[in-house]
Amino acid sequence: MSETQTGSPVKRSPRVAARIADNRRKILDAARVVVAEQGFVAAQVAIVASVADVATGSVYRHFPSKASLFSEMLDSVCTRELEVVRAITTEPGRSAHDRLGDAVATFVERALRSGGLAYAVIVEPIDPAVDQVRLNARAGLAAAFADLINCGIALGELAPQDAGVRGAAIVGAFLEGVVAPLANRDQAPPDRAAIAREIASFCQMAVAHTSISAAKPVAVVPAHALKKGRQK
Amino acid sequence: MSETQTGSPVKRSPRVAARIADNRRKILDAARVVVAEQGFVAAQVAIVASVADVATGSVYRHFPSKASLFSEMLDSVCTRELEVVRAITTEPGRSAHDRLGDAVATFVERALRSGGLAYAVIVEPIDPAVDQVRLNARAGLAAAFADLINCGIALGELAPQDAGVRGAAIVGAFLEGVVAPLANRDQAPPDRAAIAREIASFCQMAVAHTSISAAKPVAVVPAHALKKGRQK
DNA sequence: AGCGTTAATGAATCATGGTTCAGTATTGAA
DNA sequence: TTCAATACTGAACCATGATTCATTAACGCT
Repeated sequence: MSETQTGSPVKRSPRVAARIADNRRKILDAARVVVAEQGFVAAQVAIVASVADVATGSVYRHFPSKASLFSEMLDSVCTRELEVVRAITTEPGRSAHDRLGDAVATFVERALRSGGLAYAVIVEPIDPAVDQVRLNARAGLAAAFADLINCGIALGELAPQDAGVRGAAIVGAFLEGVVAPLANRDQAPPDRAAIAREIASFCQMAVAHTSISAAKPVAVVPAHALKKGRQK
Repeated sequence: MSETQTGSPVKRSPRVAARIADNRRKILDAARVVVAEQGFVAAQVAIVASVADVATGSVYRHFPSKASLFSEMLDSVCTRELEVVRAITTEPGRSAHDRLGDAVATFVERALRSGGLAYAVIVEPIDPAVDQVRLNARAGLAAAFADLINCGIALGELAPQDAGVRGAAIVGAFLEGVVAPLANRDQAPPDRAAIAREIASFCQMAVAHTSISAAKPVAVVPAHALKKGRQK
């Protein structure tokens, strides 16, 4: 309770705070750059520190652990993309069909352009703790598309369907669509726009009004009816 | 050059070979069981060995490294599933539409039934060396569906489309469809058949004859046109 | 300038878990 | 039964890379 007479020689930091914040950002940026260029395999604390031009130990002044550093980095990347997607899927005055196509195509274009980062973020193996962020991000994307589908259904624009499942399927479809071209980095960089269009069309058709055959329910072949198939 | 007089007292193994082979299988099985029950996080050599009822060191009599053990295990699991899928997608005398639906639904059902194993195999982080197997498996599945799509196109049954991209998208769609329900293992186990049907229908529609609107090409929103979006 | 406080440094420490290997048990033939 | 060869064992070894911490530098104030 009693105030210390000494009058706290240095309560806090006027511009020191800026330097600290700056270092923190430098570290986060370095983490992103390292992952984008070398992948998560090379993402060692010491390497990130050296890229950020700070000492190894300094990293721990800003982040309690390696996992938390990369979690935050990953989260910020994913959050930004989710915002971009949400901005499109909720744009008023447009058909669900169009918004779906734009959102998917935009995501794919951006991801393909980002190169290594998208690949690492989407599929590269990481620490399970960090992986949780990835899972959440996927769930967030799936929710965004589920909402969009529900909106389309409500407007009578899309056929009734399980929006949750199809939202997830859409996310899987375009993520895999992004990863596949990125996986073989040897080939000539494929036409981004063409791929984006193709995947967007894929997703649009997948939730469209079922004016085609799809009426006949799909027959599920039980595993034991197959030659070799022996599940479990 | 000179043959040793001793005449090799024990050239090889009559039934010892059987025991060896048996141990090898036990180890592979144990690896699968451990991964299915605890995930790749818990997949330590010592644990697998103890589950297989052999000493830690014995594992290295059969596999040169941990990575090779898990690669082989993963490969055998994936290969089996790919065979099941291929068997359906190449079944003669059926429409591409039906084969696609069956293949997807069957895969999803089997995966959902397998529980933890499918989850681990599809998304859990692993050693990059092992991860390669996963990548190959995905590529194999994508190729199977691409072939099927091309077949459908040739028969005039499906609209012309980029079979490579859409094959990959199909794989992504149903893998994500499988993972999403498996991710939150707390919920009541969802209706496998319903999910399988939904995802199968999703994939069928996504490659169907574009009798709907899809004619109007999708507009791609450039990143810079977005509020905050700043790619890179 | 001198002093107390906080930030930064990076070499040393520690934990984890894969891999090895000296010792033991098993095998099959003589 | 004995012997040589091979398989099996599991505790010790080692490599990797995250984390710590004693030391030093920078800061703000009087």
